[in-house]
Amino acid sequence: MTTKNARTRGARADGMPAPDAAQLILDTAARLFREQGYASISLRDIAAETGMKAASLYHHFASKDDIVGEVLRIGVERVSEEVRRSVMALPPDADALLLLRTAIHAHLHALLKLQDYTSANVRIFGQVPAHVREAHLGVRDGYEKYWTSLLKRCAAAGQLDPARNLHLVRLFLLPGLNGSLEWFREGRMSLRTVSSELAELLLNGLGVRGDRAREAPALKRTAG
Amino acid sequence: MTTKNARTRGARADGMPAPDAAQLILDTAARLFREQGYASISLRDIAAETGMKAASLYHHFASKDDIVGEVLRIGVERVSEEVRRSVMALPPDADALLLLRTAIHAHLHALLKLQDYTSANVRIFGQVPAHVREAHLGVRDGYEKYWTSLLKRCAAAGQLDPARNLHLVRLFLLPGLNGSLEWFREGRMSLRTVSSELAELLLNGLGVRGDRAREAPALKRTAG
DNA sequence: GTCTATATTTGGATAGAC
DNA sequence: GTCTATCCAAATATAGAC
Repeated sequence: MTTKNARTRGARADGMPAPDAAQLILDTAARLFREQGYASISLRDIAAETGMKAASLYHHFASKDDIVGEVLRIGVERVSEEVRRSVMALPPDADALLLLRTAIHAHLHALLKLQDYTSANVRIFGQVPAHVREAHLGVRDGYEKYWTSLLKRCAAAGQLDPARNLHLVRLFLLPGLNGSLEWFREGRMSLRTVSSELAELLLNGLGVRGDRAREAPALKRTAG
Repeated sequence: MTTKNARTRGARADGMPAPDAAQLILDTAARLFREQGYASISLRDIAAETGMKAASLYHHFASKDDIVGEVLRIGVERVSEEVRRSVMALPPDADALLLLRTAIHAHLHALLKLQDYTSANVRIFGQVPAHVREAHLGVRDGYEKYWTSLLKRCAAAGQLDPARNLHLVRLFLLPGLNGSLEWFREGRMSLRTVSSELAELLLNGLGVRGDRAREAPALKRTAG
């Protein structure tokens, strides 16, 4: 897929030196993809924004697919690092609510505040050519498996209802979080408030606690 | 936006007569958009699939934007009708779990089984040109408001925790449901099982019921 | 109402000078 | 390592015959 050594870039930690040209190209591409999606951004756009010409990009990357593949990969890498680091900083006996709140906050923080790469990933994943998307699935898979392991850790502490299907929960949860890209705006609710509310919703549900609203009659009346 | 009378099409009920050319074009476009996304489908593709040539489409629609705008509109219309009809068929005293399960099932049913339009909407909404997306926002808005009203109906019956932010719940819920487009496959779990599980998750939460896991200490240790 | 032919634009990619 | 110039393919859209 890649002819250059682009695979090693973008894994830097925090305060970093002046980026080389390839790094600048990726940063610019990620920002533009986040802002405007995949299809409407041309190599000419990316080049112009970096102060170069389109042909020059080919010295650093083999193709547009190569660039977007890198942006996708780095996006997952960044959110994954953020969530794992935050969870690892918790005490080993952290309860389910603290775990969920921390992981949700870290995911949203990476998505909404930290970097263009993560939000670009969420935004353009469904837009890139099929073979790029398929090549990227393995990278996503690792992150999704991590979330399932997180939920299992909560369950192992005996704090989750064993009736819940944790696989299904994860499938529902991540798109729900990623949807925040469409509606979160600075100023109204803080990210920490949103994270807390969502963690409580996930753990405690929408219903009143106590012994009402437990069971309901079988669903017979609604047509298929 | 539209120069033809396309706005009146696509609102048909159930068993319908042979579709006219414009209807066939829309049906074909919706199916192709659902299968392959927006950017990779050209007017030539749509025309070829209907047995026509690209130029002929312009007799029925003013532009590609016109076609895709119609597909988006019909998609929301269909899912909205499905959910409203299902909920209206419930007894007036239906409890929160039955309401949520019914609405979730109807939404997923429209998305995954019923029509190409709804899934095309979810799939390509983020891919269409900005002005098409913005023109469509008003249509989506009506459906989203309906969901908020549904949640309020549950709350009015005293079955929801008043601490929950219903607006936030809706923002989280709908993308969570729409994500099923990426993972739901026939055969494993039935749609009804998925709907039930998600409704119970939403109402009762992930945690054990009973008086454990209620409160947790404030979040102080995790870095921002 | 559908066709052929074509105008026009745009984007990815390459060749080769500097 | 970046540039200018250009190729080639594909897409929307239009003109006008039938």
